[in-house]
Amino acid sequence: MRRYSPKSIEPKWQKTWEDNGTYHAVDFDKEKPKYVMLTEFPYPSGSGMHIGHMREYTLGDVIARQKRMLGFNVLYPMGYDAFGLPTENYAIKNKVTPQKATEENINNFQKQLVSMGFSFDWSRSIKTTDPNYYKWTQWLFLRFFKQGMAYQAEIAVNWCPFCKTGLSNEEVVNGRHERCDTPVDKKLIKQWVLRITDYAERLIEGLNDLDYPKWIAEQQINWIGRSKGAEIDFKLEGHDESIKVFTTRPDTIYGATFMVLAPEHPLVGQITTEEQKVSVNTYVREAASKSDLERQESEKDKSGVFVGAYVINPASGERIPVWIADYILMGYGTGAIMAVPAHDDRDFAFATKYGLPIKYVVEPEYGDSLDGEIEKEAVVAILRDPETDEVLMLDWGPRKDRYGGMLFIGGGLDTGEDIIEGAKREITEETGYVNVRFNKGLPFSVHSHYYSNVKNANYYAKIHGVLFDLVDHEKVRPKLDEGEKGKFKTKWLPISKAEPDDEAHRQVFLSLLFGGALTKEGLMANSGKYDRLPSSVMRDKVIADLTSKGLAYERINYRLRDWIFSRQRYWGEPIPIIHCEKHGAVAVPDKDLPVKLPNITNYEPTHDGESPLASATDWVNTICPQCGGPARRETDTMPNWAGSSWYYLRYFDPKNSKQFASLDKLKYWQDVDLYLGGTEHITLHLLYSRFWHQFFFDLGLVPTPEPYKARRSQGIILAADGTKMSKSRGNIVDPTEVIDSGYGADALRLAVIFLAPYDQTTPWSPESLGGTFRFLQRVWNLVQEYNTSEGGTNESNDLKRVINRVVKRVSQDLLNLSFNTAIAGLMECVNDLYALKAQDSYSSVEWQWALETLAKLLAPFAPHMAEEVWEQLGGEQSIHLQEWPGYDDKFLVSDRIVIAVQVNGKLRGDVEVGADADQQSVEVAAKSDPKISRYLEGKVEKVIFVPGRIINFLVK
RNA sequence: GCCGGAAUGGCGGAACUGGUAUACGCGCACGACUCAAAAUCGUGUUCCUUUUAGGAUUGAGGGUUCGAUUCCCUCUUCCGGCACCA
Repeated sequence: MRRYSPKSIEPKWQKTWEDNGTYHAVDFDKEKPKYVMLTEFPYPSGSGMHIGHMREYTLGDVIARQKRMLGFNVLYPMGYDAFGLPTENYAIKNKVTPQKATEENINNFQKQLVSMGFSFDWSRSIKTTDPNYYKWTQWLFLRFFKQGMAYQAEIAVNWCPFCKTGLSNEEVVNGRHERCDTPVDKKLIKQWVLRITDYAERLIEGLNDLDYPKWIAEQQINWIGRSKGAEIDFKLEGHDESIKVFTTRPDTIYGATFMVLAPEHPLVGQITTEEQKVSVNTYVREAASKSDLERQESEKDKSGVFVGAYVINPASGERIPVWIADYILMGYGTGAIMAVPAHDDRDFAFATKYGLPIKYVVEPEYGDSLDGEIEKEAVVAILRDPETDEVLMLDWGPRKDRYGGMLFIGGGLDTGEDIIEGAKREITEETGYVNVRFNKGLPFSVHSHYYSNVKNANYYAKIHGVLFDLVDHEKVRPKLDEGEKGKFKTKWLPISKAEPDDEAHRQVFLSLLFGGALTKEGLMANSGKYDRLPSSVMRDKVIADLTSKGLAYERINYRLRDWIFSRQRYWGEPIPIIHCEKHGAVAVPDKDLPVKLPNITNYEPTHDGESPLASATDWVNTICPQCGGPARRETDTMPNWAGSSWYYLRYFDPKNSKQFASLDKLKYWQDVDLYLGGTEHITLHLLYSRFWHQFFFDLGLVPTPEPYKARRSQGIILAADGTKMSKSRGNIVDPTEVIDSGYGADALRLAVIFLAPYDQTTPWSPESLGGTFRFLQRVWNLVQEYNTSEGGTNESNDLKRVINRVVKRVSQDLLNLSFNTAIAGLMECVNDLYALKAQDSYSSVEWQWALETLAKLLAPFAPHMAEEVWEQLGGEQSIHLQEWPGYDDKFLVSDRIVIAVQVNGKLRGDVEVGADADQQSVEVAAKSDPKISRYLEGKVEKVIFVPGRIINFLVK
C-alpha cells in the first residue's frame, strides 16, 4: 500500500494544472454565469509570504474552486502591488535597485503561491510596476485631472521624516506613519490632491446596496464622519468682515460666550490688535511647529490667546471676545467656532482655564409628559459633611415608575419662597439637621416629569439644585407629611458611593460636585424668545431665522479630507503632468503615455521635500504639449494606493494595449462578486478604490456604480502565544517551511481553515497541523484499502445517509462561509466511513460512489489529495472540473430516533422511538423507562411535546 | 469618551428558527503493537461529590419561558476602529 506523501503528488499536479490551463477564466462564456472571486493582491516584500496571506488566498481558493464545480465561470486572479515605500526603503538598505528587488520578491512570492496549489488564473496576472499597467494608472489619473478632480495645492501635509515624503490622512495612524511608525511632522509643500470629499455622500450612500458586514460599513461611515449643522456669520466689531463658524449645535447660540479661531485662520493677522500682537504671533509660531502627535498630547491642557478683537453674536446681539487656540483645526469646518462652554466639553475646559463666562442655555429634561401634571418649583438639596466628605441620601425603597429609590433631599417650594430658604426648610423637615450652610446653587434648572406616590399625583417640577455643608450634627425631630412618615431612611454615603436612582437627582449631584458641560438635548433657557422650546426644535428655528437674514445657512461637513496624492519618492508611477511657464500644469497627451519611470543612479529621498526624480535633468526637461515651449515634468510620484485602486478591472482584460479594459469585457465581468481582504484597508484601499470606481462610473468608463458587490475580511492569525506575529519577535510561521517539512500544502490549507471561523483573529496552533495531516492520511488509506475488484451492488442505507449528510453539511457550510465546520463535517464523515467499513464488504458500486463523492467535497480544500485520489478511483479529467455533488433529504431520515425526556425542565433520560412517533407513544415509552418513571410519581400537570426532539413532563 | 464585535472544557472551537451544551480537532491518561521509541490503532476525557447515583455549568447578576449559549435589562472584562472634527 502506498503511503500518503504530499511531496510526491503536490508539485506534479501543480504542473499539470498549469500546463492544462485548468483554471483559466473564459471571456464571454454564454453557458455559465460569471463569478469573480477576488483576494487582495500582495505587496511583494523581501520577507516572503506568511501564514496570514495563506489564510486569505486559501479561503478565496476554496470559494473559487467550489463555485467552479457549481457551474460558474470563475475568475480568480492574482497579481502584485509592487510600487511603494517598503520596496524602495528595502532597496536602499540592501543597495540594489527597486526594480531588481521587486523582481526578486515577486519571483519568491510566485513560487510560494504556486506551492500552495491555488487555482489562480496566472494567464491574467498583473504587476502595478509594469509600464503596460501603469500606463493606464496614469491615463485614469488624467481623467481626474481633466474633470478638475485632481488639483494642486500648497498645503501643510503630513510629512514622514524617515520616508521623507508627504502622506495622506489615511496613512497616519495615531500621529505616526502606518508603514514605519515614525511620528509625522507637518510640512508645507505643493501637492497633488484628489477631490475625494466630493464623493463623501456617495461613499456613504453606496454602502446601502452592498453586502458588506455592518462593522466594515460603519467604519467607513465613521471615517467619512458626516455631520450636519450650520455655518453662521459673526460680524467683526470695527471691521467690515464677519467670521464664519461651523456648528452642529446652533440651538446653543445664546450660550456662545467667546469665539475661537484656528491659529492658521487667515483673518488672525488682520484682526489682532497692537497690544496682543506679540503674544498672538508667538502662539501662532509655536502651533505651526507642533506635530500632530504633540497637538494630540496637549489635548488635556488646552491653550490659547486673546487676539483683542470682538464679534457680535447674531442671535443675542452680545459682544464676545475672539481667541485663537490650537484645539481648533483649520482643516475642518471653517476653522472657527462659536465657543459654548456650558454645552461643549472642550469649550468648557478652555473657559475654565482662562476664566471666560459660562452661560447655560439648554436645561436637562427627564421623563415624558404625564396626564394632568401639576407644575411646581422644587429644590433638590445635597447635604455634604465636609469632615468626612459624605453626602446624605434618602432611601425610599425599591424604585418604581420614576419614583422612590435612592434620592437626595427634595421638595416643592412654597409660592414666592426663596430657593435657599426653601432648601434649608426641606433639609430640616426631612432629616432634622438644623445647622447647615449654603455652599452653592446650580446655574440652571432641571426639569422632571414624575408621579408622586406620597401625593398620588403627576408632577412637572422645575428643580433648583443646591449644595449645603453640614456645620454640626445637631438635630431636631423631623417634620414629615403624613404620607412621608416611615417611607424612607436617611443614609450618609461617601461621594463615590452615592448613586441616585433618579436622573434629575443624578444630574444635580454630578453638576454640583463635579461641574462640566451639558452636552445633551433639553429645554431652552436664557435664549430670549426661544425659551422653553426643546433644543431640537430651537435648532431648526434659529437656522431658519438667521438664514432669512442672510447670516447663516445649513451645511454638512465631513471629517474626510481630500486625498493627498503626491509622494516625493522615486518608486511610484510618475504623475503624467508637464509644467509650462505659459500654460501651467498640462496633461501629458494620452498618446505619449506611459510616462516611464527613468532609471536613475541616485533615487534616495531628499530632505527638502523634492522628489529624487528632479535630479534626472534629461527626463525632467521637456516641451509643453500645448505650445512646444520649454517645460518641466512633474517629479512627484503617485502613492502606492494608485495602482491598487483599479487593479481588479485590469484582470477583466489584462493584455489590452488600447484601453485599460474594453467595455465589452467590463460589461461581461461587471464587478467583483466577493472581495476578501484585510481589515487594515477599510479606510485606505477599500475606500479609495470605491471612490475611483464611482468617479469612473460617472464618466461612463465602467458599467457598475460600485466595484465590490460583497466584502469580507479574514481575521489575523496570531502567534501560538497569542501575540502578533512579527519579524522582530521572530515568531512568523513560514508556509514554505511547513510544506517542506513533509506536511504538504493540503494539510496546511486545512489547518489554516480549520483553526477558527475565517473572520476571527485567533492564535496559530502548530499541533492542529498534525491533526489535519492525520485526517488526510486517513482519507488516503481509506482509498488505498478499498478494493474495486470484488465490486458488488451492496445496498447500504447507512452509507447513503452518511454521504448525503456530509454533502448537505459541506454545501450549506460553504454557503455560509463556515469553512471550519465544513472540515469538521468531512472529518466526521471519514470517522463514520471507517466505522461502516468495519461492518461492510467494503467493495461495491456504492463504496465507489461514496469515495468519489468524498473526494469531490474535499477538492476545494485539499485539491492535490483530491485530484490524486480521483485518479486512483479511475475518475476522468480533473476532479476540479467535476460537478459539485447534490444530496437528497430522503436519505437523511432514519426510521428510529432518540427523543430527550425532561421532567420539570431537567433532562432525565431519552427514549428511542419510531421517527413519526406521536405524543402518546412517546409518553408511554418514557413512562415505561424505570430511570424516567421514578421522577413521574407525582401528578403530571402538563406535557410539552416537540415532535422529533423533546418531551417535557411538568410534575407537581 | 464615542461606535462596533466578542466572552462556552486544559487549548482552538461547535450548537438550525428558544428544544439532549461541549460536535470536530488539539492536548492529556490508559491500553494494543514494539526489545524500545516514534508512527499507527483502540478506550476515556466539562467540573464537583459521599461515583449502580446525584448536583453544578456557556463572563457576572436579574427577567421572560415548560425549557435560554440563543430573547430582554444591568454590569464586568477583552479585542477592533475613531478620537480636540466644533
